[in-house]
Amino acid sequence: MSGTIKVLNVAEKPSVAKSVSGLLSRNQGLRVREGRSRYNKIFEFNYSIRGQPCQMLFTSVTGHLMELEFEDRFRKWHSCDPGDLYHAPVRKFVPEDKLDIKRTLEEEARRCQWLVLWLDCDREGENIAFEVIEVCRAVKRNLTIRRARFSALIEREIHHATQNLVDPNQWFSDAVDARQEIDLRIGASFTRFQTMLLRDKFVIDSATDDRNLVLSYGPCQFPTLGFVVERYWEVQSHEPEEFWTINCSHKSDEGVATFNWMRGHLFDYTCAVIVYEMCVQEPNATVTKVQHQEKLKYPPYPLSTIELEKRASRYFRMSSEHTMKVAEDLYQAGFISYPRTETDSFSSRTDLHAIVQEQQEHPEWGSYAQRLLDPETGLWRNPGSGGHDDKAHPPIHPTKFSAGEHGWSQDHRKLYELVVRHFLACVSQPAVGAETIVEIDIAGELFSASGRMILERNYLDVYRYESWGASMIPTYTVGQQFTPTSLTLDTGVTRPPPLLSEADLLSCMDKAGIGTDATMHDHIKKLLDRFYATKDSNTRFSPTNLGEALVMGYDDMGYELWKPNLRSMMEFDMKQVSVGNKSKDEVLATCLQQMKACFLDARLNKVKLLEAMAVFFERSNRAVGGDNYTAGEVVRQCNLCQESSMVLKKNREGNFMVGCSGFPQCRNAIWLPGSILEAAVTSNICTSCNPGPVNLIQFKFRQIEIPPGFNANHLGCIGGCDDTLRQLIEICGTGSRMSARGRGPTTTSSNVPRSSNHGVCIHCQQTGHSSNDCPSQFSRSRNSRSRVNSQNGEPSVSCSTCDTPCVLRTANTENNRGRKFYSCPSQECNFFIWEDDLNNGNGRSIPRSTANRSASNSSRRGGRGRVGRNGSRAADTTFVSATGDPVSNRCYVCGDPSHFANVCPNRGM
DNA sequence: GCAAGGTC
Repeated sequence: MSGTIKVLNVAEKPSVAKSVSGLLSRNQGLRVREGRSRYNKIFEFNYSIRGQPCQMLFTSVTGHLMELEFEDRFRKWHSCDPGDLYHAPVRKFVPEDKLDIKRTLEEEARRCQWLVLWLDCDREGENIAFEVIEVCRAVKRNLTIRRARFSALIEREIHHATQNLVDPNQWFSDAVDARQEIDLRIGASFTRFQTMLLRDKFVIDSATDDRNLVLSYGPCQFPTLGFVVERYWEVQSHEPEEFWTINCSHKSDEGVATFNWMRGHLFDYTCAVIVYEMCVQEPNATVTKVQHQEKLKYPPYPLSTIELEKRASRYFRMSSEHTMKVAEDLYQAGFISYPRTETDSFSSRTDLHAIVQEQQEHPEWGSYAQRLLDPETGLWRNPGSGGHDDKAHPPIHPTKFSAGEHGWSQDHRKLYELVVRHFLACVSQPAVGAETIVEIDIAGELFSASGRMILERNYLDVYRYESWGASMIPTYTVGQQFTPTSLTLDTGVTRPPPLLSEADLLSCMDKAGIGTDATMHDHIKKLLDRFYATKDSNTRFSPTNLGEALVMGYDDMGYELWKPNLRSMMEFDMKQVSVGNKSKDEVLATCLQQMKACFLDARLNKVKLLEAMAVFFERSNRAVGGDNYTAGEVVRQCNLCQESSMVLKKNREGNFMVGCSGFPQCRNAIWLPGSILEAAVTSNICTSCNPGPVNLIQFKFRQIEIPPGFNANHLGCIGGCDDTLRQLIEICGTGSRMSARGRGPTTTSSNVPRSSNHGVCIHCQQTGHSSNDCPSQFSRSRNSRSRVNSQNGEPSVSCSTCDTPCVLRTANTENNRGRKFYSCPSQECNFFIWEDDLNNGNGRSIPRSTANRSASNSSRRGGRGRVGRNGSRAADTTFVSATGDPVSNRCYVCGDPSHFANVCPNRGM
């Protein structure tokens, strides 16, 4: 056709390509052919856009076409310091399983003059649109690119969108680019860090093979875990409190009314008894109020994904993940509408009657559908609006009648039934009830009773998952008096809140904006897959030891990395990008800078994570990589094999080395002095060693094992430039050689009492005390006196601080080579004395550094107001002993301890 | 082996 242009149209999913093609072509002259991907067909038809004849080619992608990843040299876990992942280069690429879609787009784009994007009209859709643009433009630079904006797959809407094409929105896409990059960098850095830090140090029994265990961190999965842990702590810290309440009943010819005390309950037994005795002394009841009112119980809003998941969990105990799988099946087979939607209100253009009409033949709910369509019943009501609209999909509703298909599982049947009944309920009148509330006065105390009569069931007839109880009470009139049939003082005990159910968890996530309707169930499943949480048969979640330890560790650092605030802040920034208030680069720079600082700080405080893990798990003796060393942080790229990284490692005896992570293929190793107590890779880079970067290591030496004149704290480099480190290796030997000589770990302290009741201290790896009491964590004042003993003619020196016999050693420094000195073997003492100074009492001790001491727990904890693991109760309530003895005798009206409530002057005011 | 987001 002369003047006809070819237009390539691309939708986000095959179903939309099919629907839009059908609507635009009105199924006239619609042809379909295969693309390179088996799922993404190509539809062809003729159409006219604003008078321009077009040959339309309509195909689709399947969600995102591209992935974001680090460049290859950063992808191996040991290839770099996880802290580097905040600035490591990333690239966007089409993964292997999407290459066939990419080829289809390239082939079709070459033949076309226009590209029209029909991706979903949300931020992710806009980003996918730009992915499609990138692929198509690469093969055809002069493509005219237009965007179709539509909010429902309805004929009029689609025609309107086609005739009113707009430009794609770069801001929307930028917001997603920023989100992707932030998620990747945060997720990968924290995941690598905590996995490498913890996995091999503890026996994590939840996993069958904990060598492959990944302790992932993600900005969505961790807050989800946080919800579970927080509720669990709330339950654990609950202390039951006994309370008292007064119940009253009245039986007449018409039936029984149960009156509830309008004070609810009291925690103070004395007060309750006083009030009760007053009532018993004057038990005559006077009716003070009789109120009749009509009550409506409304049907639910149209069904969104989250509501579907919550209701399937509540009604059928189906997991959200399984619900989505079944819903996807039903959608693919055409029985229900698109199942991933936030929308909970129907467009006024939706033909709701037509949907009901389809269901008229069903043996169970067909007659209800008929009643709905009969105007005389008055049952129809236009559905309410839940106030959410994702502008892309309608609420979930039935799209095809079925009385049950062959091959459907019970769950398919149940879910289809739920979707249909929910839809029918939405377009129904609310249930109507008549409620009566009666209030009485006994000795000045008020009690109330209520009864309900169901007048019209309406939607409840079809929505059998909900009920509305009816209860009858006798007729009362104001002023009527009677004597109660019973008046009792009853006791009860407060109970903790229940563990979070799956529906609760979804609500928490929804409220805090964690995940999307399409991903929330994934985050919940991830908690189970990662062994962070378990779900009981009642769909209630508890954290595992692992999950609780991780949250506890970060919590003890004082970070809210496990709370939803981080995600909320990110979402806020993304919103700013999407409306053009901030640029993508600006948000990326700020957010990543903050997160990197947080990451580095968390790594400095890693002892908190280790401590929290030690609460739940045994220390592991496992060797890593066959070299008996526990892998740690990356120091530099291996200069031997050029492939892997040189990693700081520590063995069971506490000796350090820097070895190639490619061991045993690459055996490059630098053995470090045996006198190292602690070593940690820092983010500081050596300015002189090449090839760089070489990260500096913060060493802490055991003072007694290094000669005088050397500082116990040393920021060193293993790249070859560090003379101090080289001297100490020469003087003290390396950990490997010391071990070979059969030297026991020098951390053994003869003056620290050992007890089998303790585990191994996190700080010093010793038994006999907990990490809280670890002497290595506290500085002490020291004197500089020593005691010299003589035994068997041999001089012996005792430490001035702990009285432990000192060890005679030989210095090997340039200035003091061969000079003998005594030093205390205890790591908590830094005492040493030159042998030739023994007689003049020149013993010295060098003050320990306190730089590495972590901040006080208590100050942080107090400031955060956490629902504590330590237990808490309201300050204004009073405990009553198990025998019921009151512990408070203040007036409950005014609080005055000088009188009881029955004589309180303020009573009745 | 890491995230979260699309989707088959």
